[in-house]
Amino acid sequence: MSAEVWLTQLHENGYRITRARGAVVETVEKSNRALTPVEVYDMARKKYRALGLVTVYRTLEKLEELHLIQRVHQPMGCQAFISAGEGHQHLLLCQNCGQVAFFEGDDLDMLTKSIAKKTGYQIKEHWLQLFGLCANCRAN
Amino acid sequence: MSAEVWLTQLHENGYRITRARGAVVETVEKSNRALTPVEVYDMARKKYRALGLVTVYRTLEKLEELHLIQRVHQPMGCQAFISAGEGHQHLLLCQNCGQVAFFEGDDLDMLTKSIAKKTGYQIKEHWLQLFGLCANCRAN
DNA sequence: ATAATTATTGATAATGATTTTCAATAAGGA
DNA sequence: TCCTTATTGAAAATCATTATCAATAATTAT
Repeated sequence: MSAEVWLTQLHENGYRITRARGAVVETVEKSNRALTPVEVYDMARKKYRALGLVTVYRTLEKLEELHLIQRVHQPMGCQAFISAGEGHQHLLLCQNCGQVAFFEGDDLDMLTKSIAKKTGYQIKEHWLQLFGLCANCRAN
Repeated sequence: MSAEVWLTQLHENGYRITRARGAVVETVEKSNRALTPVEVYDMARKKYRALGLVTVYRTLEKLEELHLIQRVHQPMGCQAFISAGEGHQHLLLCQNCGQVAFFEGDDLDMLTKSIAKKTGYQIKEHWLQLFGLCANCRAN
């Protein structure tokens, strides 16, 4: 996935390609940690000074709608976004530097079946997120 | 756990017991679904009309600090609270009525070890949350 | 009990985040 | 190149949360 692919996706869904969107897309797509709207604004304005914060919000909204980005939930807040993993993926966040790694292959079938039986709930989906220290932050 | 226990906990930690706190505690402790500050405010004011919204925020803050309640993360927002499970528990939320069930016994050791190996991260904690339909909402 | 101390209160104002409004602009199909 | 219309940024509006402050009420000391 590259910034171009994201812009193409936007275009194919009837949205226009603009400098403002280009700057936002490039910023978010490149980042390996979750960014808040204001962080995106500050970073993207280095590429396109005239960018407005409102446009950042609007662009993030559309990217989320197209599942190109996803919201990241953290103890300190839930307003940050990162590029979405492809398929069924979960996040692993570094508690020190914020770097995000994706992983898949969580098999929770046993668990969900057991919980369903115990609680009477029909289980539809799950959220799993891991926190820790990335290799880099572990080292120092 | 009852409202009285929560108030005792507050008292033992140097906080005073007041009508305002009584109303908030009783409301949150009784609820089987997560409540936002405003929801708590509306409900608790039926017990104590003079209650102010600001006091709700302040009381929730203290209850969270004492681990009597916990914040619930949901797709629609992350400002709701529910009484905390005891020990290591996870949440199961009904997507229809919002009812919350707790469960424990999630053994993610295998998974986390495997992810740690693959990613190089040292894994410190995990968030797991299930969504589905409670027995009641399934029925109708 | 009573008085003295001090945390707590609710109202108001301030802040911060997000959304709406709107006229000017620019994208992209004709 | 023109024309239509989505998109833009600025400003204002809204919504959630936090800080301020004088009045009050809970606890402690008497």
